[in-house]
Amino acid sequence: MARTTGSDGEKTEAAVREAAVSLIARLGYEAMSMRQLAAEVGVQAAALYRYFPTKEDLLFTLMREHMEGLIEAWNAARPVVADPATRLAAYVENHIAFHIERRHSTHVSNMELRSLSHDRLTQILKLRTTYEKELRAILRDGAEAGVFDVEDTGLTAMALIQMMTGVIVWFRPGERLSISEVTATYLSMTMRLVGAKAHGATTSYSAGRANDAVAL
Amino acid sequence: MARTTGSDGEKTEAAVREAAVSLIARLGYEAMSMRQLAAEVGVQAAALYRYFPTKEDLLFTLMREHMEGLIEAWNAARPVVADPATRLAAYVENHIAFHIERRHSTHVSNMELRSLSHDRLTQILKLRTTYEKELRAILRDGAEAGVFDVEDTGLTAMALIQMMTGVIVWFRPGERLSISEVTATYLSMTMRLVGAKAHGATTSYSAGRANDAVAL
DNA sequence: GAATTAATTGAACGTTCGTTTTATTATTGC
DNA sequence: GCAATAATAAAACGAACGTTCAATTAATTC
Repeated sequence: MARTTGSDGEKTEAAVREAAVSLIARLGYEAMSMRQLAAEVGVQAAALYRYFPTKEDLLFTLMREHMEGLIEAWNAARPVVADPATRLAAYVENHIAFHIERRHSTHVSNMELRSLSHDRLTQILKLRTTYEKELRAILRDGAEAGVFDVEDTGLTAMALIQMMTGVIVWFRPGERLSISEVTATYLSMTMRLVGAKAHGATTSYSAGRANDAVAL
Repeated sequence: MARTTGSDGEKTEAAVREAAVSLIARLGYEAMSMRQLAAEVGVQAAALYRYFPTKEDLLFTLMREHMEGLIEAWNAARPVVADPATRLAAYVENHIAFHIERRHSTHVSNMELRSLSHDRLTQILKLRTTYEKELRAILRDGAEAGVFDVEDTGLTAMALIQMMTGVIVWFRPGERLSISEVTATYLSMTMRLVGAKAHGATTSYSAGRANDAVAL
């Protein structure tokens, strides 16, 4: 056999990306074989090489686009001029929304870094640093303005990002908590963690919810 | 060739465990080959099968012992009777100390869960839940006693654990911050996050440090 | 010091891996 | 409708994988 009826390069490539993100997130990059991926797409393994020259190229493409998407989402969501607390709230909301929406590619981008070549790892880490610097700047501004109580900007930024990203480990849509409930709780935890002085909009985010256990 | 002079089963097994933790943490379980591990130990691949019947048995053993060690460490460190804030402080200190000390095995236990069979995954998750329940109990007690301000016990516990465990991602001993400085900062962030009412020993943990960027 | 047991090697097994090559068919442009 | 191009299948490549087995030597036991 050869070219199949109705075959379309763009559609196949999109299907490959989608299946790859899902498979790598579930099985891990090393554990996923190209034949497995091809089967998921409904194509022979050789066909994958028309779109991605190597398996690692595929991984790198998925990761780069994830990171670029994250930065773009923040650039679209960031307040132009605002006080640090409002900016921090926007950062938290954007971060959680993006990561819940793109759970699988987040998993891939966070877990499979060690499968990249040195050069490509550097590129991804550069994008990650770009994104994280935004949070550090907010924390620094808030600390300097005296509206945050932050001991160590860098450490606090890392702690917050780990905390927020961790949401994808246990959160499942449609279970006990809605996205907005989770976001609200993380927002109030964040504001307390950075010692935000309660003034106006900031405190309104901490809409209460009852104590309860979280599903694993 | 056959048995080598000075060969000792106990020593070889210990060397295998040590090398395996290090290699799996660096390369990932799937990416590490048994031949690579054997070479690191200075032995042929076949010799490994005297100690671990399969590669997955090796992984499971490393993970189980890590989790059991974590629970044992907490049982040894936990205050018998104490107020929630003191218990929480002990939990945070034990968690960070243990995870910094056992970075590699923490990495393995957190990242390679998907390589376990269903049964073994269940066993590891059970140990994990046992450990996490301790934190939830502390938070619940604190909330009920009115010394913590926690919206959602389960969610807060997950957030705290993610935040604290994340320390192994960026912390390197001997760099900018000492272990005790990191612990102190995380402790004060934790206390603020749970809204601990400042009384006595609790606040003394937040010894100040200057703002600065954290090295990646 | 002979018999037993412990520890390891070296070679091999069948499988699967990522990838390449070649041929073949569908689609597109004129 | 014919040439050019796009998209795929089928088969094969060598390499690497986890694992097994038989042989061999060191250490221990009596």
